[in-house]
Amino acid sequence: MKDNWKAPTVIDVAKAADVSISTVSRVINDYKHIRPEIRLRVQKVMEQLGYIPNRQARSLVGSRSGVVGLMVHELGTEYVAQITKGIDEVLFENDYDLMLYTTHRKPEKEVTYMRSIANGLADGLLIIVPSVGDSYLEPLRSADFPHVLVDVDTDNHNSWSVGSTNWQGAYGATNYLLELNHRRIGIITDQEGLSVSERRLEAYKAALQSHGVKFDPALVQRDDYASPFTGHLVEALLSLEDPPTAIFTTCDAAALQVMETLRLKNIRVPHDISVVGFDNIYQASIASPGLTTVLHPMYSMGRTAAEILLEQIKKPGLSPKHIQLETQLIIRESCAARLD
Amino acid sequence: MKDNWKAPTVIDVAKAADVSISTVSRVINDYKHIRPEIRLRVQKVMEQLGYIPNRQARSLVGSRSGVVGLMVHELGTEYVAQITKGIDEVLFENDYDLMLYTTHRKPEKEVTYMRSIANGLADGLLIIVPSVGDSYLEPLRSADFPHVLVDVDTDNHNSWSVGSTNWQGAYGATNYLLELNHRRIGIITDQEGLSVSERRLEAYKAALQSHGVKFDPALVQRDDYASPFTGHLVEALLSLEDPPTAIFTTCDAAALQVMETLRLKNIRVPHDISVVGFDNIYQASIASPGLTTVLHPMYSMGRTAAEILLEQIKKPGLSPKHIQLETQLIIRESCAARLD
DNA sequence: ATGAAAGCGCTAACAT
DNA sequence: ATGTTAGCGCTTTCAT
Repeated sequence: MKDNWKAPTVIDVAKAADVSISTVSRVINDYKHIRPEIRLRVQKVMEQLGYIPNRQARSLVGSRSGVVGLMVHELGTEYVAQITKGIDEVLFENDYDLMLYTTHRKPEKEVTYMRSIANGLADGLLIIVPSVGDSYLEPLRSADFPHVLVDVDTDNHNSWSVGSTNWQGAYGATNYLLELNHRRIGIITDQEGLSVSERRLEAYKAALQSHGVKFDPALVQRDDYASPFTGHLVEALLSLEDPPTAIFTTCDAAALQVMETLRLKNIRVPHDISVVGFDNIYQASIASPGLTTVLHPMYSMGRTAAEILLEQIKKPGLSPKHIQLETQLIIRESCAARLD
Repeated sequence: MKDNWKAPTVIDVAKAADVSISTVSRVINDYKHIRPEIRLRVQKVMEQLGYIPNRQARSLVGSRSGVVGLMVHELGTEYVAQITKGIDEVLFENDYDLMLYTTHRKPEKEVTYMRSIANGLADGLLIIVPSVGDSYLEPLRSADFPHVLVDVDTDNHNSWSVGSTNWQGAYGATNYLLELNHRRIGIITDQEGLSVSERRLEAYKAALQSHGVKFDPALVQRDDYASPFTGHLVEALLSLEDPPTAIFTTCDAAALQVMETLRLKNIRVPHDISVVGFDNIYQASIASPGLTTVLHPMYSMGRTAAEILLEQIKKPGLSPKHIQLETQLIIRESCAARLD
């Protein structure tokens, strides 16, 4: 790469403004005790020269890098996209750049990345990974490196995290179905061990119990929401001797598939069977019938996570908290009352 | 951030391996003329110490930063997600990191970013922006900074770019409709001035002409695909004195909306009206009826763009080319023959 | 309030 | 084939 125009440095600015480079640095970093006239002069010169601080140099000396890392398990879902959007906006507002890292990568690389990040490559790390191992987090924690977990539902972590009221959301959804007189409610949920899914399943059970309905393990089907594929699960549910009259699918993308499967089988929603989802992605609203679902505040979680992270970067040492955002039942047309 | 464990540097490695730091540097950078035993020894020490090269330091001295920038106009669409996925994979395979930059930002910031990027913050830049102004690109070009435009359809640029055969795709789609005996074919397309959309509109006209059908400007509706909202456009089309029997919507997200609008009006697809989309996003396949559309190779474009960029970084000075990937008509159930 | 100088981790001449 | 050294652009003591 030929470089005809060399970017101006602090030295160039210092010369042009007839001050020392330390003064320039102070102006850049908003140091208080500078003669206003000097500050102004330097700023004007920076403007004229088109001076832009070199991020690499800054972070090399151990100051802020102006970069935040984002670790994601998968690109391409609306779920991730919405969270990312929230994050991106906050970062923009605060003049931070985003470094994206996907975990389809090999485990050894993961560790390398964590180290690079904690090493000044970034000032903080946001993590959207359904099941973050503590081994991952350990390096970050022991270095007191600012990081926040997005969309987890547990606060026994020694890390900051933001999530949503999964329990209340799932309880509300199940309850809604129960009040519609459904008694056999199938549930399709994610792999075991994910805090978020476990919480939803618990709430489902609790709601059943509150209505005196006995929990039937046969009504529980597990999917892998990393790549939802619910066809056979619906089959399994339908082929029970006492099949469900409603299916609660704890993920809209999967719920939409469930609706499609039912449609292909000429089973009408909501006439023959009711369906409830979780997330409230855009497609849920334009599906036909509109999918009744639980609003999962993905965008807000993204924003909140970023805000918390920036807060941490500013004042390190705050003790970790888990922040919960509200979920909300969105009623559309995919559910009907069961007639006796 | 307290830092109990300081990351090892070249100096630490040099000491432990009893060589000079230049030797260590040479090992890191795969320099040829090193005694194999020494190389091995150094590598072993790096392993033991958990040494990771500091990116900031590297790029500061003007060597590769190991980072590629990605400039995107909007997050959150499957279109962008698919392209990004392709990019991310190639970058991963080649050990590059991704820096994300969205252009909802203020224009002045845009320039700053371009400068930072071209200044060593990254080794190259990928651009997914439907309408990139030449003024943007000028700084990159004059600095001979590696960059490639993703999904543009014009090669009069002085930049590398990858796109797809929009013309052929749109021609094929229109032709398909014509052979189904449709003569009044509405087209909903993006804002004027976007190379991609213009090409599709041209092809639409060409196909009509090849079948001896006169082009009617009243059948052309413009949307803004940044946030598709087609309801009123469909209305406009339907209220023509001689309304279309088919609608070609050059974007699946918009086409899906068109289908929904028609459904709400109790107009059956494809019985009453045929619909064709463009992109072949996932939702097109599970929609009901399945949306006939033109496959737009988003993922492949992402991959190709990243590959080209890396190529450029490796051997600078290659003269810019425009690379075209194939589109393909995907026939599903949203179209039917018009009966006389 | 401002300047001088050291040094962050690394690479690239320039020796040898 | 390997070592020495000078910076890259910036922040940060330490002086003054």
